Amino acid sequence: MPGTEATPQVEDGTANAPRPDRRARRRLETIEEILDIAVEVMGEEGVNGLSLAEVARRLGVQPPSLYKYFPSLMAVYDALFLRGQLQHLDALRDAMSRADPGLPALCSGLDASGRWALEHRAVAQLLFWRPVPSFEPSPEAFAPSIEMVALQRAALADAVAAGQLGPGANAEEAVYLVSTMISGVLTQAFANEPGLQWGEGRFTPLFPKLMALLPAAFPVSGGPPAVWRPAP
Amino acid sequence: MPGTEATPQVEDGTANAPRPDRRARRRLETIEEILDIAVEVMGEEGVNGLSLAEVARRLGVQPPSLYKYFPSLMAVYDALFLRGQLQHLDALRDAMSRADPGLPALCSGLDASGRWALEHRAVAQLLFWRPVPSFEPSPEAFAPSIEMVALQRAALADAVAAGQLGPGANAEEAVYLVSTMISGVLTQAFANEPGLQWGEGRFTPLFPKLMALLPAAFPVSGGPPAVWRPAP
DNA sequence: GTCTATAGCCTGATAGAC
DNA sequence: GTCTATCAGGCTATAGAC
Repeated sequence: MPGTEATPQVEDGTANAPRPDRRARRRLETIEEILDIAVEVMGEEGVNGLSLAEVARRLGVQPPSLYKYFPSLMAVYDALFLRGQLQHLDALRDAMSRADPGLPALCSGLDASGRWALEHRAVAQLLFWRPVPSFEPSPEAFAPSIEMVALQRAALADAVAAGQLGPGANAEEAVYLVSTMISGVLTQAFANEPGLQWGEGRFTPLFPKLMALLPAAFPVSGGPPAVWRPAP
Repeated sequence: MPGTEATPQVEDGTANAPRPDRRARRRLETIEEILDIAVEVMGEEGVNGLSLAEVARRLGVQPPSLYKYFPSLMAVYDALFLRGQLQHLDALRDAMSRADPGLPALCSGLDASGRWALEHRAVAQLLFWRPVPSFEPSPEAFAPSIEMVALQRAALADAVAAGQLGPGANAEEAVYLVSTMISGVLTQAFANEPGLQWGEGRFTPLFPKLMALLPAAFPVSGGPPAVWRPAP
């Protein structure tokens, strides 16, 4: 918040003491740089392969210096988690707002979600695959994902209201079904097609086909959909 | 193969030198024990958390002793991968053979596959999620997965022949669609519902519903199914 | 096949000078 | 906020005695 300090100062601040907010900004830039490098390391060594020593090496500082910015390795993971959630939420919301409400918004949003995940593989795995057993995201870092679910649920409700999907899509289950579909596509792409973009390969092109199954999963004309039942 | 040795010996073998095949059997038992402990460790520390030192500790030997059985940590991963593939293939094949050919066999097989994965989470992740970047399975360890795909493809072909699915299910794509569905269910269950069994929770009960969508994905009465098309 | 001993690497984290 | 130095521990893997 500018103007908090009582002593005004010129903008390029060549005074003896740097303006406090300038120092703070510089600090934030360093933090962002640390996180960027951490993402880079995770991409090469795997999400678990992140080490502060490697980050320090690439940043050109000694490992202890990083502890001025993050109190522990887990705090770095948490910051990565939060930043990733916010970025992903932005991508989802933006794509949803550009499409018609209801099913189109849902499909566009998930399409953007999948695209984001493939462009940020390491972070996406940290967010949705939980590959670091000793890391549990803090409630603050986890919060955006609640908003994400709410957006999808609202889009499903719009689709029901618009007659694009049957009333079954209002159930809790519908959100889980949709997230399971996108999750399957991304898992297969990650595991079997490293390096390919969204829309390429054997798996991500399946996403539109899966979305096209939603009306069959939640038929408009009443009556429960058929379910295959496993033998006991 | 018994009888290979020229010198016959009593079965409980208290002679000076143990029978060679007895020694070999004992060695195989030790190898199995090492792999069992490795699975246990992965379950607690994550797939990446496997370390030979920890295995040795639990086995009650010193770490160097393990190198008499496996030349490296990656060789242990590879043995785990192969054993897991074979176990999983057995579960799949067995369940398929107990159901009617075609769609029932496919659904039963995948049901058993999912059940196996949830009962062997750590190994399943090693097989299908590839969480250890530095580990690439050997061709021999990977071979059973080719058989697995062949089984599923054959069941889909049977389903088409029986009129349960349309001809689209004969395409390569159909196997990928099915594997994507099961993969999504398992990913969500692993990440969000540790400790739950197959059939419990929010995600694994979705599997029958997903299978029930296959006839909609590959309709019998010709004509391409609708596809949602992302905006450019 | 088991052990001791050890090389040679890595890590996270802290203390304290500047 | 940076550094040096260091602790305390982990790991894979090898050499060589028994």
